[in-house]
Amino acid sequence: MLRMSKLTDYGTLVLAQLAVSEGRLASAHQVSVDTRLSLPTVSKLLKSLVRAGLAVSRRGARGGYALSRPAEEISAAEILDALEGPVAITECSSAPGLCELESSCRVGAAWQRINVSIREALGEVSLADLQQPAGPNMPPDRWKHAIRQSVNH
Amino acid sequence: MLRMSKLTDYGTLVLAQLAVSEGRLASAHQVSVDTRLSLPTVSKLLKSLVRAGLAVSRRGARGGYALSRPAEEISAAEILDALEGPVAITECSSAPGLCELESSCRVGAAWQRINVSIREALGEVSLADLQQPAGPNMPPDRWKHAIRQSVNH
DNA sequence: AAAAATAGTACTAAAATAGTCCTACTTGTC
DNA sequence: GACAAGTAGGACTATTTTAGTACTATTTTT
Repeated sequence: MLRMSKLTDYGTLVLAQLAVSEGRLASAHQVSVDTRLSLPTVSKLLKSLVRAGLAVSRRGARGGYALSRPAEEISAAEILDALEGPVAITECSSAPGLCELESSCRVGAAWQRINVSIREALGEVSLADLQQPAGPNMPPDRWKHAIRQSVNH
Repeated sequence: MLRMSKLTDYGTLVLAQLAVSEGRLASAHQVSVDTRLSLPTVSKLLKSLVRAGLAVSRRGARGGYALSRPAEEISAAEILDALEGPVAITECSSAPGLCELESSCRVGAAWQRINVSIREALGEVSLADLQQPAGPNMPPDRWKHAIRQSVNH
């Protein structure tokens, strides 16, 4: 139903990999090998992530990438924003005036509210949470709780 | 970020219109006029909605469409399922074996859990809720509460 | 100076989406 | 029984988005 793009999915893998090699810089090539994603794709993603402020880079020989902050402080919402842009759930809601039905249309506002709730919920889920291996006890109580808190704010 | 297709957005408008003319049958043409969407598009949407069980139809002269149930009993999740199919948030998760990274990839499961939570939350939001006009007091406490309940189940 | 890396951008190909049209079937009305 | 008003279903086309790649410039270390 609500879908995110492949690139965003890959981007999460890339970030997760950076999280694993914390401290050290990892080259795009290294990340490519570790994630088994193609180098051009990894490279493209890393550039976007740097621009979005989720990763930092160092150029030149022995350069590479690292997370800009601890994995606990990077939220799922930020990852989506970085890789998909702050797109709204419906087209209408991205800018006023686009939709001729605006005045007569009542459903737009509601979808938008839902969107906000989902975003807030995702804001409480961290990269560290995303990395946790699956198991019978998933999801961790911690983020279940976080989502509830958020939607309720 | 998480986006639904235009068609789904339109579909909500169409359903909302059917809700307004409760009881009576509304022809595709009438719905098209009322929503200002093109007839072929409205027609296509109505067919999908009937197939999904959200609307009922009557053929022939004086035929038309109506909701299959009261608006209160049609959930946002059902609308999305009807018009976008039960697509998962990531491609990997739609079927096992598709993703070669499956064993090494830890993030998939987490996104999937998030997807489930969102779906459950949307299951508690009804078409009637979607129709409520926007205002300073939005969202209605009722569905805020509903979302919270759901994510927490 | 050379090598190893990132930065930025432009381009191409593939896939998903949106939108339209056509033909068949059904039902009510004259 | 014929005709008109409808829906059913599917096929098709155009458009847009997404994915993926390639190329050139810049930076830094050795």
